[in-house]
Amino acid sequence: MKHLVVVESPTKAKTLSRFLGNEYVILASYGHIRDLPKKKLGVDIDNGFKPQYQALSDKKKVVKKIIEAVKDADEVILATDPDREGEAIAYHLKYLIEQKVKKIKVKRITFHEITAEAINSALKNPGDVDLSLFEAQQARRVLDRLVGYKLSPLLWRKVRKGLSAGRVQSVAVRLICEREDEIRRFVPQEYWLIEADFVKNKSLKLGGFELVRLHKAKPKIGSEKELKEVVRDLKQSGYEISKLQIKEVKKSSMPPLVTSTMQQMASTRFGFSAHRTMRAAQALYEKGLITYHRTDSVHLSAKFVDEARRFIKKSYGDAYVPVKKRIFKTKSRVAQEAHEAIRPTRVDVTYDSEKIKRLGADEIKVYSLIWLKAVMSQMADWKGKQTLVEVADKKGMAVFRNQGVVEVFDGWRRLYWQGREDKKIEFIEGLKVGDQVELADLRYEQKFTSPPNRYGDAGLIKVLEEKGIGRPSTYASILQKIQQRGYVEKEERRFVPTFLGEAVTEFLVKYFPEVMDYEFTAKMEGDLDLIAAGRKKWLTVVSSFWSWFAPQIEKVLGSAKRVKVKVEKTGEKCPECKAGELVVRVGRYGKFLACSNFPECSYTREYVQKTKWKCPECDGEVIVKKTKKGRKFYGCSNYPKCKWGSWRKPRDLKEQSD
DNA sequence: CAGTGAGCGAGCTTCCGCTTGACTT
Repeated sequence: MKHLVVVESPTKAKTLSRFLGNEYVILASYGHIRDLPKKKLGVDIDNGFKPQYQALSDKKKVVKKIIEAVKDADEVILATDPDREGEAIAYHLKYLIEQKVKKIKVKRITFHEITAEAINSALKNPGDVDLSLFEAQQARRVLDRLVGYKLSPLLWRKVRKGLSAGRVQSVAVRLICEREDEIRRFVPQEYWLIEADFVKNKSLKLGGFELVRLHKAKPKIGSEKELKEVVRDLKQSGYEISKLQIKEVKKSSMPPLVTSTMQQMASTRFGFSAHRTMRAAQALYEKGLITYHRTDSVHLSAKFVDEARRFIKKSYGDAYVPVKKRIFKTKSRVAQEAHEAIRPTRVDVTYDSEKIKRLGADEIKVYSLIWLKAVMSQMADWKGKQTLVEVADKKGMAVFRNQGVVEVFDGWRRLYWQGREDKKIEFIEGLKVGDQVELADLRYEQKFTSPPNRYGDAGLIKVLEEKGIGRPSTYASILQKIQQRGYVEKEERRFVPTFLGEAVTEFLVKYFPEVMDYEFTAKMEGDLDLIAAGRKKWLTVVSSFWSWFAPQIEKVLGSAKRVKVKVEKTGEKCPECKAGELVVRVGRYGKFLACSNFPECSYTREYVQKTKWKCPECDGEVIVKKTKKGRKFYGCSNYPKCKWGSWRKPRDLKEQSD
């Protein structure tokens, strides 16, 4: 018997080949092979929303190779991932195979980890393609197509040509716009930090107490006048110790990394963009150093857990190995446990080993995160002693608190690279509640509340993931897309909406609040789960969406006014007509300066974003430019005389590249 | 390495999610 096994990735194929004998041929489909057409809607709405699938043009060679292999085989086994998208790939593979080769047996197997036991058990119990699960994917695909290919043309008509909208990207832009609104609306609130030191018996110093509670009638100090009154009262009060507490505390380590958390950590720790992180992870994956890097599962294989425990015991000692193996569950509603968490394939290849040191700088950094988080996740709890002392005044007006933690056992924090100082309290011995103390010193400092931060890659991905919007394979590309469309820009690595982004968001929120709702995806996922469970028909889900969406599209097409997008003004007079003002416009090739009196005056000039750097190759200046695809790069102001250019910030190679 | 925009109404743009190379900028 000759068996053909088809999986989605060549690396998975290679891994499988280690477990299967010569009678198995293993090929990869390289992801999806059939999809809706790109140039048209491709959904026959009047005919039961029938999707008009076609073979993907860039997969023709791959498919041909698979078909050739099918002809030589006695049976075909589809072993794509056990999730919605994996089932769809299997469905379409089966479709194409049965169309081209008659009388071939096509089986479907699934497994959740690539081990001999899992594979053998799957091979012993083959099934068929799960049509319900496939239909859930089909509903997802058709919904996304309808939303995207109906809303986008609406924007072409009502805002500007070439724009796009979609279930994921439009909500991502909305998040950025609303954060910007919050920042604009923000009014700083004044408050005062009050600290005090006390003494007991004129000699025992008790320092570093913070005022945590003030008289109920006046809980907050909002001005200097109020502060003065409070300080005067506090200075006249008598004090006693009102609370003493010593508590054992422990902290367990966090789960190993998944795509989103890896992108977040690399962003906050190294300033990497999500895209840059994925590039490094892809390289590590291809070198066999880490498991698959597009995953939302925190599960670790039993084999790795055993190896990690042995490694921890050997390297750090028995105390660092938890009694029970630590098992993590993926809590996401989407819970598609197709893969493992991202972990080193071999725990003994440490992040500072010779093998890793020879890699590129980005790869070393990303590998370090992956290795550390995976190993830490299997280490024993951190243990500490938390002490708490409270001092209250006798009139019941104020409470001061001193809280500190002393480390008893470092546990997983032995590998915690962010040196964290514990605040220690040494004077707790010998104190008791009711002890009289005197105020020794009172300090105060004026503070203002600060506005929320703009989103960076890390923050945005975190929110998207929490809301179930987007998938591990798409986080990085979503962030790229919304920048390419000109909806948002990065400033100091953080997202700022453009006038275009704000105009489009306002338009969509006004007319399509349901689609722009942060819960839209979550509701859709709920329906998809029902379809997968066979409790709802895919057609019902799609057509009930269409029944309100289609009329709304028609209505807005007819009634909505064209949106005026604000322009950025420069304050500079037009040198040609002397009447208009120069404004920043965004065209196909990026930003440019133009006269506000267009079309009466057609003066234009290049928009130059200057930087602080000089060109390293001539006497020109380094300026920021954009490629036709919208990617930012650094070039010389003397172009085309000087051809110097760079993706990275010059003389600061630590900065991110896009 | 010129040219972009607005609106003429020619033909075109657009979604999300799964994969890797082969390509510049």
